[in-house]
Amino acid sequence: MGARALPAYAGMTGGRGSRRWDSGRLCYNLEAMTTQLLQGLNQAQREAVEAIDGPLLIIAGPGSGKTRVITHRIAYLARVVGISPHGIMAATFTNKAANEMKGRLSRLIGPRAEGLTVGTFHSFCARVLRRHGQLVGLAPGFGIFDTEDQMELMKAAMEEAEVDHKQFPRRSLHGVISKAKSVLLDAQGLAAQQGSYFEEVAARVYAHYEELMARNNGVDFDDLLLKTVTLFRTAPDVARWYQQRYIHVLIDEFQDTNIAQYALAKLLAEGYRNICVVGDPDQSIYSWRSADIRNILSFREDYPGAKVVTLEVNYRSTQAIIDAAKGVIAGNRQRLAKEILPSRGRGDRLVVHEAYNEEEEARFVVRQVERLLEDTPFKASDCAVMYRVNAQSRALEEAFLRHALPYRIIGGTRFYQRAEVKDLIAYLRLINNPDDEVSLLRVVNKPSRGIGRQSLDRLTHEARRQNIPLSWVLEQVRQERRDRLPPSFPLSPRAAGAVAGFMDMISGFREKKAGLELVELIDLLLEGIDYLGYLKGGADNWEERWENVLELRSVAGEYGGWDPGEGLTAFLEELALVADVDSYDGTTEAVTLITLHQAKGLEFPVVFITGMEEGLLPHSRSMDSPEEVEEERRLCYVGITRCMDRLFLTRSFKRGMYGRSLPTAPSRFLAEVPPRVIASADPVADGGRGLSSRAGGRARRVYSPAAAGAETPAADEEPPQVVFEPGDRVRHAVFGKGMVVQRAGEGRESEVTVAFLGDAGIKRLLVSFAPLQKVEG
DNA sequence: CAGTGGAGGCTTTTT
DNA sequence: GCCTCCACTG
Repeated sequence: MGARALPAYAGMTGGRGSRRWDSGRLCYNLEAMTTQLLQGLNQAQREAVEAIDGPLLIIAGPGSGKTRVITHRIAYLARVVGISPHGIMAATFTNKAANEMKGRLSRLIGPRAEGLTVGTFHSFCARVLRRHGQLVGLAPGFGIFDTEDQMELMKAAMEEAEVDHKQFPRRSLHGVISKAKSVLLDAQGLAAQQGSYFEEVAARVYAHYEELMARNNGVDFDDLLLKTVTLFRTAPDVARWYQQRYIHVLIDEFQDTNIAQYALAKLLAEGYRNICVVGDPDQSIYSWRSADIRNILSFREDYPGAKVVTLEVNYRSTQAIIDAAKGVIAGNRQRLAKEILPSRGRGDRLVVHEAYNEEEEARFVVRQVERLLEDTPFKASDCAVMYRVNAQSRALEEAFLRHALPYRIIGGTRFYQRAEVKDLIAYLRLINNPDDEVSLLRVVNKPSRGIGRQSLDRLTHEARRQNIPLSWVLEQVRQERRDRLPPSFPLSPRAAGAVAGFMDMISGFREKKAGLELVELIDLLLEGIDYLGYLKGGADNWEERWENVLELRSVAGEYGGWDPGEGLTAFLEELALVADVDSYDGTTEAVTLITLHQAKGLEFPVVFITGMEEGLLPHSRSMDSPEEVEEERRLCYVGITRCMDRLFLTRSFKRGMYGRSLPTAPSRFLAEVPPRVIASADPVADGGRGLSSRAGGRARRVYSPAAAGAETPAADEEPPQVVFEPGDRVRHAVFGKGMVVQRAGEGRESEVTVAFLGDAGIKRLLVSFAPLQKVEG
């Protein structure tokens, strides 16, 4: 990334043309090595690299060369201080960040980088639990349950706890459980808390949920952390082994860690107390996932003598962009002021565009990209379009398609969540983990085998009666066959035959898997269940679905080198823990469409932030809590600070939600951008429709009150009674063009709330007095 | 047992 | 407006 980096920055990253690692020449020359690693670092960065003894807190502002500091610090530890890479652990926020770090480190220290432990907390925990999971009640081959599976278990847990799913949405209940786990509370712990009635109910469900999870031999994301902490606390010898191994522990994106993650890091660092955490409180955007900014405070309490280094120089963005970011973040009250020192030129001012609807907003983005590609050296891959919610990507995608501009979407409808992909994964999981009832129930009648709901209900009932896992009951059916089953067995002979056949097939796969490559197993499976035939008989887009299946198959192909049995486990683990951002490589020549959350840690020369509206950014769900609004503001700050050179902020007058299209008001964050860094707003740039269709060439002047006034009919002493409705486009003699957001009262007595395009913002006007008229859309 | 149709929910953000 | 869940019919 950063194809158009400025010279200063190119020097900083040492990216292009930087010399390659050369063991022969450098490894015996310590001085040269030291120089190489510290070269080009500023004073604070150098301090952060060289502070190798004891706890260290690095506060790293956006674009301050944080990644470079971390990698150089690790390289310094390994090559200058002489710490074995085997003794260094670094936790990152995403797998992608981990891979990137590994890549940079192998350039810095060569093949020894292989010895480093670099990964997300979740993947680290998964690995630990694969080794020692038995100590916390996990059988080998335990599965990692994704959100969808978790919801299935919640459904069952709520039934068992006799909790009404209409009164208590399972997502919210699960949220409470997840939150409890993130602060290391088990079901009893949650129940013991003097919480709300809702939490009381959640605690009851929690107990059943855990029981079900255990019966399935599964863990959810929170369990990975919780169980690893439990393991370290209950098996001191295991903990000690890791504590002695890790001489240095490093945590990136510390502001987005939760209590469990911090507890884990603390445990790991207990041996040497060399713990280095890197973060920026202003970029904390995951509190909804239980990230806890208090970790930074705890760190200073837990390690009183900790050295603190602050990285303040921004090497990424132009001054105009930094000014905008500072203006926005200054709106937060709960915040420690921090400098951001610009190091680049003033740069172009930002463009604020206000469109009439999503389609036009998208069209504006596409047009601007096209223009940049024509008139500037920027490439498509230099551009990113960011938004608050995934749903916003749709209009954008359509516009990109229509204009044949290449784009790549990060996230959205996730590949691994497609039904056909999940079906196949469920089969593989069931083969790998016989206790996985969620997967069993998903595939037992897919394709249709005549094992319907009634039969399954009876079998589930039977499992409960005998108090054994469902899979054992099915196994009984298979072993005994229909003729030898007791007559009391609650299953029709036909269904019993079908169940036996299904179980025969699955156990056949289990026997064969040890001798097969993963891909061979998948092929055998697809053939055995005739999945292609099933797809063809189902939806009309079967070709697309089959492509997805083949795509998954090709991912599995990368596990060719593995020991067959372990390959399957590793494959399933990766599927559970990879995010779609992880696949972003930045080399494809396409514009990136991405949520603001996922954009964290990335940078682009050109950035569009779309949907700058109240209700979207800040999101309506966060608007009644000041803390949450502050998090939204940080999210906006993260978006702005991703940008190196050209920043566009767009909003739309009307926004479709739940199928309805409703008028919107401009985001409060727009008003926090200092006006001096905004270029004259460009509301209906080239060919925008709507207003300009009638206003013609005057479109560019809508922002000038004088011009708008000139367009107002001169002598309208008694205007006919006009009824204004929300959504109507209007023109005001002074404030210019806008849209009615709300109306109170009737006729001439009525008062309307109008959102104006220009600086006027939102105004409440009396219809009888205001020089207001309707404009055709 | 499977397929259809109506009702109701739902959208933050993700490991 | 789209998806999921549930009830009812073939």
